[in-house]
Amino acid sequence: MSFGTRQAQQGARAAQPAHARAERQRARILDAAERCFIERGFHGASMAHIAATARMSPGLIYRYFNAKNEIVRAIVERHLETDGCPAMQRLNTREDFCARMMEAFERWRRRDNPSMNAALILELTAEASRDAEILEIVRSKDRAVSKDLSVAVQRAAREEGTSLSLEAAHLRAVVLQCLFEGLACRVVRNPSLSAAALRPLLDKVIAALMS
Amino acid sequence: MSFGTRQAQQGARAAQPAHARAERQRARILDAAERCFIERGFHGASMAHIAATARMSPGLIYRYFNAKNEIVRAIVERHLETDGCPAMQRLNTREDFCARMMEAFERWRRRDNPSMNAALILELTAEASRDAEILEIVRSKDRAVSKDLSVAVQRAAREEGTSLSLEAAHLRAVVLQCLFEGLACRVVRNPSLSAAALRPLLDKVIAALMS
Amino acid sequence: MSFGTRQAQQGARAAQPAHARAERQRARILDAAERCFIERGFHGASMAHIAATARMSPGLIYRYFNAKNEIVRAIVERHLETDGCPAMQRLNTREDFCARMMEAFERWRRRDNPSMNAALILELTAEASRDAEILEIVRSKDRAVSKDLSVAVQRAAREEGTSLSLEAAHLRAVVLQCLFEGLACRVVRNPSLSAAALRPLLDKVIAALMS
Amino acid sequence: MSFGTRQAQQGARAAQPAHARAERQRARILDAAERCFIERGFHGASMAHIAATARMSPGLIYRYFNAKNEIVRAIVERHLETDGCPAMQRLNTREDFCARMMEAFERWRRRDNPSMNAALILELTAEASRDAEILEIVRSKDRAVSKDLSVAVQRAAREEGTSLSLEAAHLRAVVLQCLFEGLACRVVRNPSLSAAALRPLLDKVIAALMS
DNA sequence: AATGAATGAGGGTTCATTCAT
DNA sequence: TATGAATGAACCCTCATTCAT
Repeated sequence: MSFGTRQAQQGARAAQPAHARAERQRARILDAAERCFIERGFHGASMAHIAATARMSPGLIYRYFNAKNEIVRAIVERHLETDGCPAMQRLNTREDFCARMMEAFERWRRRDNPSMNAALILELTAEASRDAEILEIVRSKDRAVSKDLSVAVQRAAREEGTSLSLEAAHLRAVVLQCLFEGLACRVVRNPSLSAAALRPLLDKVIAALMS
Repeated sequence: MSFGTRQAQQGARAAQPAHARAERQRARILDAAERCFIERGFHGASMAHIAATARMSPGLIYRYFNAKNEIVRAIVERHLETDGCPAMQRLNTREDFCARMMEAFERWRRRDNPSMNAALILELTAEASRDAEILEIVRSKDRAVSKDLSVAVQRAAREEGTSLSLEAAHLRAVVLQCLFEGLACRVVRNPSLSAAALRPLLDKVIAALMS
Repeated sequence: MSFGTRQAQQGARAAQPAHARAERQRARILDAAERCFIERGFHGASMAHIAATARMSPGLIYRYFNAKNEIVRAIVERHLETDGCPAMQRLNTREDFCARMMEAFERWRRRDNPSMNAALILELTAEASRDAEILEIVRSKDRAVSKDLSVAVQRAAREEGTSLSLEAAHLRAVVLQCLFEGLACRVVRNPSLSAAALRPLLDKVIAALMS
Repeated sequence: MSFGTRQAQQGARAAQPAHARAERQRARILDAAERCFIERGFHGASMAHIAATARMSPGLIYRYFNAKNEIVRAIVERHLETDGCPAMQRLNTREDFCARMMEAFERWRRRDNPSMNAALILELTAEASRDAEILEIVRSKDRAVSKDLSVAVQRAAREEGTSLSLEAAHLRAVVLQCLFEGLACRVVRNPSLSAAALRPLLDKVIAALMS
């Protein structure tokens, strides 16, 4: 992710009889792994734990993933917004940006949405600094998000009466991502932080960014 | 830390002959550990690896630390600005804030200053979501930083001709921390990010924050 | 045990297909552990050694026991006569007591019956003075044995024409246990001790005890 | 020991200026070791612990003992009655035997006399079954005790009006040792055992032995 | 004579991975 | 497809022993 995390995900469910089951099993494993990773971190979560959470045997996992590393990478991939970042494309006004951020913030605070977990974002980013393959996944997603986000910023700026070059918009997108990921850090370090109090300030900052 | 990491640290070096050696050994271990943690993460780095990096036997480490956990905590503690956050107290103008951020950003990019490592900040924060003791260390430092940072924001705002209540300043401090930590994320995810291009934008945002 | 060690034990072997294998593995581990403990003592025997003796990998042991301590305790438990001390209940005459003692003595001398090993009794008793949990196991078995042994003493005494209160019988039981455990010490310290020569004397002592 | 433990020990204290200090250091180490062994067993007590108890550095111990094993052996040696077993030679009547046993029993119960510790006797005996050198020490002491004890039994028997061959007396000595060591077991396993209640019974048994 | 820092082998234990079933 | 028993390398940590001082 970056400024936005995945929301749709499946689509296929009872469709193809061929690899349908395999896909479902993979998803089951990834769901379990995600929960475990959030609870204990990539290294702290054991295959046995993941298997138990997925209610299957450890051996079976290896039919769908060659190694624990692959699960980590798949989780990272899945955790980041997939193909095209439709969420970004739906952002049209300054308020949309702010709303989206606050929404993420709230979900992080509640810690109930495994696919939007703040600690996981941090762990994943830290891991990217060590694992080239993960870095590549993260960066490629970031690039995609950044592209759509830049366009969205252009849109929202125009709405505010400002015209931004794509390059200028891109820089703003970077700052927005900073704010977004910074919030993820804050929410972990200070879970009692008030979203309501923060909102007007964020709105002000974003407005400044658009002008 | 958060919005600032330690910079001074030593001072005593060849002073007391008594515990001097012990202190030096502890530092040697922590230095090695820090490098290893950056390279492989808290859990990925083994005591053997740390020992080898510190050029000592694994057993010796246990003369200075009771357990690996203690090293992690010491690293976290050391990595965060200690007692009173003097760096924050030196921030007086809007430009100071911006300069400090860019400076951190550059040091993160260069990756040559182990005590100012972006990935470590992320890992440490992620770990705080799982280890209560680390969370406490992080939060207590954050509280101290936040206090001094709020006052600094008040100062800088007054300089800009704005008067802020302590509460209002505190909220601004939170946003500044978000930007700061968000930059740490960005620098890991996109090491080629240009500081120079970012600076005017950051200045603008901070200005908005102060007004 | 004390005045008597377990003799029956199994019964189920090829019974339940469910936990049958697990039970067999546990037994295999305990058998190996017992041999190792006899050879090297509780602390001198390493898990690796036990695993090698059981012809399995060290890791596998932990599927059946959570820790080495648990094995020690299981060994202690298994080594002591279980539930009700049926052996004691079969003692009816003075000669039975003497016979039982000599039989134990002989088995100790031969050192071929791991479940009746003199050195293990001593080690186990010494360990009980340091490990509260082991002490509890030992004492609870001792209590059970003592109860049945007291009744047996009453029986045997009546056979000799003496009527003993339960309390009086209990004291005699204690002395019998002393003799029994004292023999275990002797057999270790002086393996060449002649059972045949000892027997008449023991008989005489026991007779005095019953009168 | 066996039927009796050492009581005298020193004699030399400020005598020879030559090896006097060395002897005192050895004694200091052995005193500390004994306490540690009682607390934690031969294997559970570490050299560091012994050194700390002796208030010296671990390194210094190795000036007086080549290895931990040697300390164990020295402790075993010291714990057993030295030179001729004078205690045995002072036993003249049936009552003397009983008194001596009860006295040992009481000291064991109090656990305050490090040189008369029941658990240590057991541990030491168990160790003898594994360490040939310790076995030899134990056996040679046992032989010495047994000799003196046999004579003492003859003496006491004559007092009772019975004449015993040395061989017959020797067998009685063995049984007395069994009772003695058996009491050591009992005292560990059941510390609440009443000495007073046991005494008449022991007296009766010993009387039977002498007749 | 004495210290205690330093070593490194080996301890108990975990866990990613494999494999017979 | 699925299990879960089994492996063994590697983990954290301890401790007998050595050695520079």
